[in-house]
Amino acid sequence: MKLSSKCEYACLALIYLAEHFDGDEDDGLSKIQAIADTKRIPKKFLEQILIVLKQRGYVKSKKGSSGGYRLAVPPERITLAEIIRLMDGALAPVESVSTYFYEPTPIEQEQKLLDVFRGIRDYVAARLESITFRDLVPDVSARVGRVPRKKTR
Amino acid sequence: MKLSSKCEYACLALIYLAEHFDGDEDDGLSKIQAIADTKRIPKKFLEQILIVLKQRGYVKSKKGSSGGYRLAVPPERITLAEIIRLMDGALAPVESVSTYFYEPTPIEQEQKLLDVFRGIRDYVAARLESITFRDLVPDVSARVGRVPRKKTR
DNA sequence: TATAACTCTACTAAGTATATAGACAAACTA
DNA sequence: TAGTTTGTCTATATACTTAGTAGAGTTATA
Repeated sequence: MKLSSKCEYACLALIYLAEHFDGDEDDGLSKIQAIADTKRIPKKFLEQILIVLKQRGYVKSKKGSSGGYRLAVPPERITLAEIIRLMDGALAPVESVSTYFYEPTPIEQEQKLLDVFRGIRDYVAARLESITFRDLVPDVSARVGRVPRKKTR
Repeated sequence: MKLSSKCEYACLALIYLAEHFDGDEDDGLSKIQAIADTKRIPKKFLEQILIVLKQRGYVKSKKGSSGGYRLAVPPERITLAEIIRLMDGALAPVESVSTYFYEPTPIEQEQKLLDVFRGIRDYVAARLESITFRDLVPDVSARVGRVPRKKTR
């Protein structure tokens, strides 16, 4: 698995929306422009990414002057694994050991090699499935321009 | 890290040569054609791969009618990690956490995301560095056309 | 009704992956 | 030494993917 820019941008956008997620209110909408500016994502590229995320039910949107985007589900219910699979496909290092994206590849007859890669796939999948976007929101004290109330001694 | 066909072919060729490695003799040369046929690799593509492996000192060659290829070092001294790095570059899922192939990427400001990917990089690198081509040679009893002397009960 | 925002489709430019072609060089062998 | 076999090297081709850009359309609000 190697992340594309598209996938990295998708993660950045979801982190932004997770930072601005405030429970079940229907305001707290974020504009594409704001996400693009803050996370340095090409705006027109981000539009496409958000549409994919919307189709899959991760985000909701509202049109018009006071429109924007918000998460459709709480950030702790979105795992890193599912977003990477959505944008980039298999987590496995070769598709011949992929659970969800299996395809034959040249090494398919090499059992020992396959075992190694299956082990890696299992570790990577378990790790990424355990991380949610709630876990990825930066600590308040780490945000740019913020000064922590108390310093740790 | 996602393996290219080129990298998969390189691994297959090295496994073939490891299977035919017989210590310090200078015969036991394998022809490109034989490797290509056995492992189902396009011959002209394999030529290019072998030249890279030769430049890096993994294999030796001899020209002429009785020529061919052999490993230049024992198979236990070649790790899977170094071959993948040679053919495909970074083992890390994003180059911004790569040790040997660092490059800036969009998620570079997201500490928590970087930590996750660093953990994955560490695991994958440690695992692939621990596997050598000696470990990848198929068991005798598993080879096509071979019948094991004794069956395990 | 003007404007601000999201929606959708199409297009493109550059790069990468996966080879293929063919001339050349070296070594063996009859 | 002529011919054949095998590796070496450079160039080219082609398809696919990536990373965007462009622009017209739709909806909501003021």
